[in-house]
Amino acid sequence: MKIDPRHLEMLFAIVHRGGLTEGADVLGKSQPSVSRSLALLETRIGAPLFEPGKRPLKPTELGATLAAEGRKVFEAGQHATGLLERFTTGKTGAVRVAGTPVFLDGVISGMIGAFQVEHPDVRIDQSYGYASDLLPKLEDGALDLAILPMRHGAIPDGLVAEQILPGRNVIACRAGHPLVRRGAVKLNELGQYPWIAPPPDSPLFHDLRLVLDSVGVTDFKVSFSGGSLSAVISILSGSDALTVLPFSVVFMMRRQKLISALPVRIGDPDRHLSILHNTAFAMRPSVKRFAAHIKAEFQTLAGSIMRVSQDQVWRP
Amino acid sequence: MKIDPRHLEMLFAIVHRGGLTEGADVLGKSQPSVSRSLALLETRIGAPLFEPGKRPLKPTELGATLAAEGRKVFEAGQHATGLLERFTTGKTGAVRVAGTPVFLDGVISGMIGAFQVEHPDVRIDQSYGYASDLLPKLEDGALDLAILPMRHGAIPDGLVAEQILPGRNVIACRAGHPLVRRGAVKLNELGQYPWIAPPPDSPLFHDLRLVLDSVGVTDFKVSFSGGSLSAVISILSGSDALTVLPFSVVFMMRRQKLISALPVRIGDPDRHLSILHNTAFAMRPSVKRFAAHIKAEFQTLAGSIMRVSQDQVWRP
DNA sequence: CTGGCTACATAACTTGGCGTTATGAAGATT
DNA sequence: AATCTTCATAACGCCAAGTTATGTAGCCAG
Repeated sequence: MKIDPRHLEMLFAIVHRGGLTEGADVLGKSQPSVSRSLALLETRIGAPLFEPGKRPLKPTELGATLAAEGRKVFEAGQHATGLLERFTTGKTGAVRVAGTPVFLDGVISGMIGAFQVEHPDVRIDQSYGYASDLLPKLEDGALDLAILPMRHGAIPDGLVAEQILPGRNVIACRAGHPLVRRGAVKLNELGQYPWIAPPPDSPLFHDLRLVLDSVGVTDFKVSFSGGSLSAVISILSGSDALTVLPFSVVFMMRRQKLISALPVRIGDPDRHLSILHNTAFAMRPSVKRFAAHIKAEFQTLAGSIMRVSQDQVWRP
Repeated sequence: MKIDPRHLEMLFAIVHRGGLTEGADVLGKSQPSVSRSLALLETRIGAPLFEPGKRPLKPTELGATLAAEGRKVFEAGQHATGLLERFTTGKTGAVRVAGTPVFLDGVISGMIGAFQVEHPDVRIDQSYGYASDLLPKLEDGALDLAILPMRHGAIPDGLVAEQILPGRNVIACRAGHPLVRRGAVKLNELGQYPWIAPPPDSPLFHDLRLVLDSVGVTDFKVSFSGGSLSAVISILSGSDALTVLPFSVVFMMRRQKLISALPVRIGDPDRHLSILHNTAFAMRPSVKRFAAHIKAEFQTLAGSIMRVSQDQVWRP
């Protein structure tokens, strides 16, 4: 005979609390409801679960045995509601986030670390990619969030993008690079140094081309290409090579004093760093929390950049 | 938020079996029912439990987590139905049985032992008492069964008694008692030997008085009184004392060759050994099984007695 | 690519059980 | 014996889960 797990749970509550009335308000029900359900259960199984005509209520052997099973049901329910609560408040769950390698490694990884400290049970599934890869993934729900430099007009239908940092690139070089020491840099000098190029399909590569075009450098040496941010940084810091990097990335690394930005104003890119998600899929609480965290971090980052930018060293 | 344990169970079934249809027939329900319940649960908790638009069905992280709790509910339910099945078939439970010390120790204890071998999970709560104690206990449900020598007319309302052995007493003595050797025993010789008296409130004491009256012995020596059966037996076997015992008790001990019955016909008591229970309380399955066992054992015992009684030695 | 198969979703309807409040009865307590 | 507490019963509304019938969408084969 199949027993309704709710009945087991109810039986446990009654036995545990020693009475129908107490059991009822543990379960958040009225006493008559519990009384009738109990009576129904007893007739259904054809045996009394409590000694009849006794007060305080005392379970029969069968009643006590089944109540023990009821405890398991009750505890499973408790556990489940706990898990659900943690999930709905975003304290647990998973976030699938992707973005361009340079921003992810240079800026966002630190923010993810801070988030993980606060939310150790939220799993971050991070991956790398550019808009061409990531937008389809967002569209079919394979990804929760993408963090990409986007043009405002280039947002596909169904996706929504929030700008989290204005696009601004700088020419990066090692700290103590010959071009940094001098007050002004002549644009034609830039062509004399080797350049490190980002992967050809990356927005940064596009930006790099624009920069070099704008300063009239058409012929430049590419000494290194396609590496990760950390590779770029180590090449950069060990040579006189130049490259284009988001200002925010150079800014985040200012403490290490490995790299610096040339005091040259270059055209700002028309792409602005944005966080994207698909409106067709409701953001899970954990995703919401994560997104909020990232936005807040960028807010403070933008503030820091503003403040420090007043400084001479950082004004290009 | 409170989750219905049935929903957890259902979720487990679906995840475990990998589909709504399979899950549904595990639960013994139709597929649409499960589908709708699942949809209800998902809207209730506000998050998908399965990846949408995927086949084969794949649970989300939350779905899998909650399904794990569902497994506990499911298993508790399985366990409970198993316990219930064992209970309803009488393979487990308790039996509260009481009776007169002499019958219980002399005849029934062996039967209980045999029952326990077959039903190790049935707990036998055995106690001693006479009708005056036990009938009230039966009446208020403190006892499931009583095994007592009863007059047919003396059954209280609400109780029902089934005779399991006709009343028949013998005069017991040690094996090799001087009175046994001779073919006939003169009644007046009986007064010469010391007598062991059962407790004064016991039916056997009453029978003893009747016997002695019937053989014209009005003045008799009581050498021992009030002991348990084993005490009576050990006194009896170590002396020439006499006492009145149920024939069945002497019969059961025939193998030990400690005691014997005098070849004297004494009046049969008007009480017959009966098994009593209260019709107001439905017999639990375990009690039913036990009662059936006892009745069957007495049936074979009565048969054995009949057969052996043809024998010279046992014909009084 | 286009059927066809299979499995899930939806619709429409019925019903059983659980929720409520009001009130009666029975044990326990003094 | 009176009272208080607690459980049982009654009457009624309603939700959820059950049913069958049918639509629709993934997945696979030809």
